[in-house]
Order: sequence, then C-alpha cells, then structure tokens
Amino acid sequence: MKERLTDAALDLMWENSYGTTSVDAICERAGAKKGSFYYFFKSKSELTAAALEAEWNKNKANMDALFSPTVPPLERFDHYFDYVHDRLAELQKACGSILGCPLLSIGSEVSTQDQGVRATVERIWDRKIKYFESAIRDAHAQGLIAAPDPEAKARALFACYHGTLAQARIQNDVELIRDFKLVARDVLGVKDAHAVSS
Amino acid sequence: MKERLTDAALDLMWENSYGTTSVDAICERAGAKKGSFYYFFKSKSELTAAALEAEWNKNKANMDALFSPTVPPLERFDHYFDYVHDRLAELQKACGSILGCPLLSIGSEVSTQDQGVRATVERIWDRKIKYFESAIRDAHAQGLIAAPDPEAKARALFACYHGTLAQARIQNDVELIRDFKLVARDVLGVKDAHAVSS
DNA sequence: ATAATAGTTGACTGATTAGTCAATAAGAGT
DNA sequence: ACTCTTATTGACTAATCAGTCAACTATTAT
Repeated sequence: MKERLTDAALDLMWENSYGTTSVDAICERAGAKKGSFYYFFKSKSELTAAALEAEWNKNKANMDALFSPTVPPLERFDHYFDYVHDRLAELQKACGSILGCPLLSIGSEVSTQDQGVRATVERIWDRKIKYFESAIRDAHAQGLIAAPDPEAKARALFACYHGTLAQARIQNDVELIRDFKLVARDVLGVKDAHAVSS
Repeated sequence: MKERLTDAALDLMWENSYGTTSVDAICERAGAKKGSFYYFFKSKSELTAAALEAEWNKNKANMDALFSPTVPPLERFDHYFDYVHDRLAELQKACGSILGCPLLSIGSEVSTQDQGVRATVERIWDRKIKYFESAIRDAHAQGLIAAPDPEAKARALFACYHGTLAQARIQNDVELIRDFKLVARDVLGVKDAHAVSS
C-alpha cells in the first residue's frame, strides 16, 4: 500500500502538478483511505520525497544499463535520450501530454517553499548527473571530446537537457526532445567534422 | 489597481508558485478587495495570463536595447545573460531565493491543466526567442558561428538557458547562471580558438 | 445638477484542503 | 487461545479556496 501511494502520487504530480495533487486524490487512485495515508507518511511533503526516491530506485537499474561502461561513452547519451524520448512519447499516448521530467517540474514548483522536497530533488539530480559525468570523462579520455572539467560539463548538459524537456512539456511537442541529440553534441563539444551544428 | 493586481500576482507566483498563490493573497498584497479582483478579471487563470503579458510589456524596451542591432551579435547574448544574472541576484538579496524564469516555472506548472495560461506562456516564449534568432542570424552572417538554421538554434539555446535558470532556482545557486555564458558559446558553436569548452 | 459609467466594498457560498483520531481488523509469535 | 504489532477505516476538524453579488461610491460627460 505504501508503494501504491507513492506510485499514485508521482503519477498525479507528474501529469498535473504538486499543488493540484490533493491527498484525497492520491488516496483515491491508490485505493487507500486518508487514515492509511497518514499512517505511512506524516505529510504530503514527506510522501512526495518518498515518491521521488521510489521512482529513482525503480529507474536505477535501467540507468545503470544505459550508462554501462561497456557502451562507448557518446553512445550512452544517445541511448539515454532515445529512452526518455520513447517513454515520454508513450506516456503522451496515454495522457495526451508530454510530461517532461518530474524532478524539474516538482522541484521548480516547491523549491522556495519546501526544503525537504527541494533537498530530495537536488540529491537525485546529483546522482543522475554522475552518469553524465562518467560518460563525459570516458569520452574525454578517448579523445572524442575536450572536457577538462567533466563535472561542470555534466551539470551543464543536464541543465540543457532539462530545459528542453520543460520546453517540450510547455509546448506539448515531443520533437523538441528528439532534436536534442544534436544540441548535446554541441554542448559536449564532439570533435566530429561531419556533425555540424543545426 | 489593475496593474497593482497583475504586479502582485506575478511577484507571488514568481517567488512561490501558481498553485500556492491564492486570490486572497494577491488581493492583500495589491491592497484590493476580492470584488475588485473579479471586476477586472474573471478568473485567477485570466489574471495570470494578463500578468505575464504585463511583465512582457514592462521588459520589452529593455530587451530591445539589449538586443539592439547596433550591438555585435554575440555581445548581445553576453549583455542579456549578465542582465538576467544581475536581476536574479538582486531579487535573491530581497527574498533569499534565486527565482529563475516565471515563464518556465508557471508554464511547466500549469501546462497540462490551463490552456489559456499555457498559450500565453508559449506566445511570450516565442517572442523572446526572436531576439535570439535575430542575433544568431547576424552572427552567422558575420561568420562568427555556423548556424544554417537560426530558428532551431535559437530555440535550442533558449531551452538550454531556461534549464539552467531552473537548475539555479532548484539549487538556489546564482553561479550556475554566470557559468552559462561558456555553455552558450558551445551551443552557438562560436568559432573561437581560445574559447574552449569548460 | 443629473445621469450614466467605472470602480470599490464586504459579507457570503459551497466546495475543497491537509491533517487528526479513536475504533477496528488482520497477522504473527508465543 | 492470547497478545502484540502492523495496518486500515471512516467520520471528523478548522482552515482555506475560487468565485458571487447586491449595495455603495467615485468620476465623468452632458
């Protein structure tokens, strides 16, 4: 039941927003009663943090596979971008909207008001950046890109990607996500003569 | 009074969020009563659209100056990024938080639920991109960058910039915004030997 | 002055909000 | 059978929410 509650919460907040997702609605979707909710979580804020952590745990194995060191570093990004694109396109078929990244949507919404959720978003954000950072370092070592500061480059690319996901959400246009692959090459500084800018 | 209401609404929604900004709170900050609010606006949604348009009108002359064709194209971006950085840093001194861009925050929050506000955000978003597009086209014409599709490049850079602003809001860190200048050079594909990637 | 218009007021509604709580049920270990 | 812990229930606040409305007051044009 705890899992049903976090699943329901993330679904609703991802599709709509943190603010418009009421505890009642979460309970209804999870098939739980209010009392059960507050047996497991002491507040909506705490549930949200738990829901984000649960989503991370569900996706971690997938991320590990996509960013496996056995994959050539620049291909890892392509696989990841493809994966997110496909998943968001599938969700769009179900709910009619490109939903973007819940970390950014929820994080941006509550950052000035809920330090608990804000810190959770930041923590998961940093974990995900580690995948980027490692791939960038490997690409640099192989001479594919010039990235003397892989951590900064990873943060920059991650921010650019999330900006694109947010734009795709606002414009409800999945193509913006597909086009990001080319932008990523620019940000990464890929040394490839026949991959010119858009 | 109409202006006081839109000002109050934008301030509160920018600092907090659309969802947590109540009509009562807007009225209180504007020094108006509920009845006045609904005399000018038929809903909170309509007020929000009006507030965003009003903000655009206040900033337009400024944007025109920053992106004046008399300024070398790539410098326009630097001036703009500096301007936003300075303004957000100043706001941070007043309210304690880096607030990012209200277009993205509000747009991302309401996009799946309020088509009126969503369309307004998209409209203003497109207007702002025009400044980028024109600067990119000029830079391309001067051989400073390679951008065969200025419109796509402008959209990409705009999305990357807003991703950075969102990250700065979530992490409450103004330095991320300062660092964007270098990322922008990569995205733009500036042909400058001594401007290597970060 | 008068009448029409534009703006303002405060009390009101009905719905929804997050969160509480005592009572109940289910399961497991003894 | 008994008990302790874990989980579930539904009715309950007290506050807040967006939005309404008839009455009231400026302002302005004639």
